[in-house]
Amino acid sequence: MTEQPPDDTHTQPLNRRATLADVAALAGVSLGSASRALSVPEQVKPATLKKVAQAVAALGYIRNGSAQALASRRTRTVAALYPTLDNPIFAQSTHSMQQTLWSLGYQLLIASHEYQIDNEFALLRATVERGVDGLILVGTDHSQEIFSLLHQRGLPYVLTWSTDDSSYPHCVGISNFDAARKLAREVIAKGHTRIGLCGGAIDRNERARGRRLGILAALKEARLKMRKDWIFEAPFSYAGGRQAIQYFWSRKQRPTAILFGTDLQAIGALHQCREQGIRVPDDLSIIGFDGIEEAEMMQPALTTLRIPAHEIGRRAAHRIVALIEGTPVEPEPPLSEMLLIRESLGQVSSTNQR
Amino acid sequence: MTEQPPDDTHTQPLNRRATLADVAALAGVSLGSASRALSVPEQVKPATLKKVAQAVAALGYIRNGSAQALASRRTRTVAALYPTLDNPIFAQSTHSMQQTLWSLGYQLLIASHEYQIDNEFALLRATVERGVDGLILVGTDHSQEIFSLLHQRGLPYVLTWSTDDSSYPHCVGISNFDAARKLAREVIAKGHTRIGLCGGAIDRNERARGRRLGILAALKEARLKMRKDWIFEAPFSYAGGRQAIQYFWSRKQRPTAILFGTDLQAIGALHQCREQGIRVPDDLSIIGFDGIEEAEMMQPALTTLRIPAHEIGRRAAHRIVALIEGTPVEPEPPLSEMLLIRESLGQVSSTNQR
DNA sequence: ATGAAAGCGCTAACAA
DNA sequence: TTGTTAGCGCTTTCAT
Repeated sequence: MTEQPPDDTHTQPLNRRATLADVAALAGVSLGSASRALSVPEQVKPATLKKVAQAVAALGYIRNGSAQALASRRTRTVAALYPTLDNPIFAQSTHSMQQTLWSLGYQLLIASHEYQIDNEFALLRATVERGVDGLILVGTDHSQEIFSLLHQRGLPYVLTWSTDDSSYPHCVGISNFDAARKLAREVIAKGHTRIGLCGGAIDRNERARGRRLGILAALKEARLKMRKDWIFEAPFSYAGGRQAIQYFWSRKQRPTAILFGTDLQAIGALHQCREQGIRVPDDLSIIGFDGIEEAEMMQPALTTLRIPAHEIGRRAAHRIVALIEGTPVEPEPPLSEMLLIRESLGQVSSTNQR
Repeated sequence: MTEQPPDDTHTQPLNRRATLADVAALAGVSLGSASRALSVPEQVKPATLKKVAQAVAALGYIRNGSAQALASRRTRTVAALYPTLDNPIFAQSTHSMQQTLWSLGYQLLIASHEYQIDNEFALLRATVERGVDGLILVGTDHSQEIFSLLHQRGLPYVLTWSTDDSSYPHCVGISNFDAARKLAREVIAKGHTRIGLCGGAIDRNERARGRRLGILAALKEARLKMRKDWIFEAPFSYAGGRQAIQYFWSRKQRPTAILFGTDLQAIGALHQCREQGIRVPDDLSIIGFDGIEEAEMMQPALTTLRIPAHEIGRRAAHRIVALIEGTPVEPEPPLSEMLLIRESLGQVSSTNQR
C-alpha cells in the first residue's frame, strides 16, 4: 500500500487561511466553478452553488481582494479626494456618496490633502498605486500632472462641487460664479454699497475664484466699486473668519457688509463680532456660503447659500460607477443652490451710514 | 540568420501599462534588482538605483499595489471604521490620524456605518476582504463576530475614543464614566438639583453608556435622584437635541439643567430653546460633551468637556503601526479631557426654583 | 455548466 | 550586490 499524504481537508481546520482552492476542494468542485459561484452565480447550477456556499461557511472563507484585483484588474473601489474633511459641508457629501456606492457594490476610499494642494498629486499617485477603478475629485481646477496621470492610466473620474471653468462633461456641482452673484445681488438689494469680501486662497481653487468673481460682477452691475483693501484672504476655518473681522475693523474705512467664501469663515466672523462688540446686522451684515447646518444655529442666524452636498455625493457616485462600467450617461444637468436669507443680513439704515 | 522578434523596448513607448519587468529591461537590470531598488533601496548599489529611477521616470511607471500586496501579504493600509463622519469630533481625529499614518508610510482607509451598528460587521468584512494590515475602531463595545474575525485573521487593531468597559491594552481614549461624572459634579456644584439627561442609544455604545452612568453616579454621591422621565434618548444630531427640549418642556415637572450626550445634541437644544423662548442659562442650563469648536461659537457659549480628538488620532495611528510592525508598545497611558465651563451653565437662583 | 491551465505583476528565497 | 525563479490567490479563456 502506498503511503498517502494526510488529507485533513475534511477532518480538521486548516492551519493557514482558507483559499478558494480549499473551498473548491471541500465542495468537490473545480477552482473555476468555485470562483464563478462567487462572482457570477447565475452561470452556476444551483446545486453547485449550494455546495460552494456550504464550504465557504465551513471554512470562514473571505476572498483575497488583492488576488482578485490582480487577476481581474478591477478593485470595485472608488476613491474620493477631498481638500479637507474638517468642513462639515464635505462630510455631508461623503455620507451619501458612501451609501450610494455601497448600494452599487463599490467601496469608497476617502482621502484628503488638507489644502496642501501640492500634495494632491502625491495623494492621487498613492491612490492609483493602491488601485481604484475610478476617482471623484473636488473642483475642476487641478494640475496638468493630475489630468495626465488620469488619462494615461485610462482612469474614469468625476469632478464635483463646481461646474466653473470646465467643459468636462462629468462635473457634478453648481456654478459658483452664478451663485455668488445671486447672493451678492441680495446684499446690494438691501441697500449695501460698502461691501467687503473675505475669500480663501484662489490658487487651484475655482470655487473660491468663481465666488469672488461672481461678487465682483454683481457689484459692477450695480456700479459699485470694490476697494482693494476690502478684499481679504483667510484660511477656510473659523479662525480665518475671526482674522477677517480683526482686519476689517482695524481699517479707517469699514464695510457695512462682508461676504465670506465659506460658512466656516462667516461663523468665525460672527463670533469675533460678538467678542468685539460689533452688532450684527446693525453695525455689520455677514453673509456665508455653503449652507451648513451650523449656520442656522448661530445667533443671529447666518444668511448663506445652500450647496446641495448630499445630492452632489449621490450623483457623483452614480456617475462614476456608470463611467467605470461603461453605461452611457447624459451630460450632468446643473444642480441648483438655494438662498437662505436670515438675520445676519440687514437692511442698511442711517445707523451704519457713516 | 534567425528571425528575431522585434524589441521595441528602447525605441518606442509601450502600448500597455508599464510593469516592473519593463522597468528592469529598460534599466538593464534584473526584475529582482528593480524590485529592491523600489522597496529596499539601501540594499542596492547607487548606480543601479539610478538606472532604475531613470527607467521608472521614462516609463511613468507606477507600482501595482494589488500585485505587491498579493506577493508580500502587506498592503501598507490601515482602515478606520467610524460610526459616522457627520460629527465634527470624528472628522477632527481623522485628520491627525491620516497625517500621522502618511508620515509613517501607511494609507488610511476611512469607512463609516452611520450608526447602523448591525452593518459594522459587514463593513469590517468588506474591509478585510479588500485587504488592510490593521484596523482602528471607535469604541470598545463591538459584537463577538467582529472580535472573532479580527482574531481569526490575526489582524492587529486599536480601539479608540474610550477606555470604558475594556481591558484591551490598545485602547486610546478617555474614561467616559469619569469624564461625565466630573462634568455632572460641576453642575451639581452650581446648585442644580433638578437635573435631566439626554443621551443617545446605548446599544453597542459604551461611550453613551459610560456618560450616562457617570452622571447617575454624580447624582447619587450628592444624594439626588434621577427621575425616570428625565432620561431622554435622542439621535446624536442637532435634531436630536431639539427633540429633547420639546420633550422636557412638555412635562409638568421640568429640570433646571440638562446634560447632553454630545455637543451636537446640546447645540440643537440651545437652538430650540431660542425658538421656544426658553432663556439659557436663566431658565435652563445646557451642558454638552465632546468640545467641538462650534460649542464655543454659540450664544450663549456651550459648557462642555473636550475630548482630545486630535491626540486620539495621532496616538492610534502610531500604535496601530507599531502593532503591525511588531514594535513593542507600552499599554496606552490614559488621555485626559478638559472641562470647558461656559455661559450655558448657570448658578441656580430663585428664578428657576419653582 | 464545468474543468484545466495560463497568467495577472510583484516579492522573496536562494544561488551565484 | 545581483539574477533566477517559484509562488501569492484569484479570474478567465478555452475545451469539454
